[in-house]
Amino acid sequence: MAKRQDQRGPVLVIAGPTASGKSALALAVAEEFAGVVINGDSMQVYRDLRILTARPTPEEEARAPHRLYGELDAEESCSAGRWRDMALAEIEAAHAAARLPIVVGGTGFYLRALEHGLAEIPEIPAEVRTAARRRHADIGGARMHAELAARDPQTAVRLATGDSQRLIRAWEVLEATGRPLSDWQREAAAAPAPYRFLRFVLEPPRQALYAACDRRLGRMVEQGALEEVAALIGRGVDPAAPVMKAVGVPQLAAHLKGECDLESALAAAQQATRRYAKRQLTWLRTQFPRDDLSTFVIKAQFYERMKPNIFKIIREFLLTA
RNA sequence: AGGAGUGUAGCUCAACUGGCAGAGCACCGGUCUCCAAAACCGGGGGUUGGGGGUUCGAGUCCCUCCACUCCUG
Repeated sequence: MAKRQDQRGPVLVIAGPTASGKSALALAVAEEFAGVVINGDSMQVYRDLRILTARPTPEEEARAPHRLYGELDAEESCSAGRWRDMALAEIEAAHAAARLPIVVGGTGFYLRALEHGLAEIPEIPAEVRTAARRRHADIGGARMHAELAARDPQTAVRLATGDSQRLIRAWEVLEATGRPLSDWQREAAAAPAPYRFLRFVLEPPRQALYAACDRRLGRMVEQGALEEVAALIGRGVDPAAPVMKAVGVPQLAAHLKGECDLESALAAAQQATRRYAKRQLTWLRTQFPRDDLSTFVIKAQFYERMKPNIFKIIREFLLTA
């Protein structure tokens, strides 16, 4: 294997909706190929909710190197850009150690950011971000949208007035940099990651997936998900922090506050999980190339017997490097 | 067994004295350039329990059968 060309190292991506078995697949691959499992999930990066975010157990983590799991405190805010920087560093470290980086996660936006990059926009100071949020709360989406339209029509035109999150983002970039977000996105072009990607997408049948989601959430509650949420609340974590929006947290918190019984909290959390899984499937369906040999779609939950075929594909991929 | 009542979308229910079968939730599809497990945008759905009758026209009125609920015994 002449290591000719542009030193573009291999990166495996394992994607799939929640409860599709992607972590188990990643672990199996890591054991077989001396890999490093790198978390690509926006909620598993936080330390506090091991059970509720379905993070790998300590036993599983002991079987292969795991990175970016439980990396941040609940008080912190991750972001696509922040995660991307961390992930790129882990990929480099894996390559340097002659290990195969395996990025596994269900956050479509993160995976896209990793491969395609993000526009190079300066970091926005926390005060500006807070001010933008306060402004939105004060004047509402419709007026904020109108004001944005006057100063950054190109961004405003593609945002719905109800899309608070992106309105706030456009606003804060404008305030902090004096330039419209659309300018940045056009001129500070995103740089794709310099790797060869091989992707596996788990895409189980809807009914089976939903059943698995429901079952797993019940198990999470049995294993202490309520206690995790109670601890989070007990710590006094900012209710606006990203972790507080993890599926299941608002629902279980409502029960802990006595607003509903456990049964209906569980049902609500299960439903939120199903909706989330559906959105994930949309991401996965539309963002990866599907007509070439760099993406393999598996229309099932992961199970042991599919390992040999997957390993074979990976082996061939590594040989063609 | 007799009496009363209810059957409309997957679920809960609307539809004035016959006049284009509709909402909420669920479900489905999509968007996504730094909080994304977020924040949004959109969509299809029905032999109105079955059969018969009256009527220009029936979810609605009449007959009949079926299912379920309640009451009496």
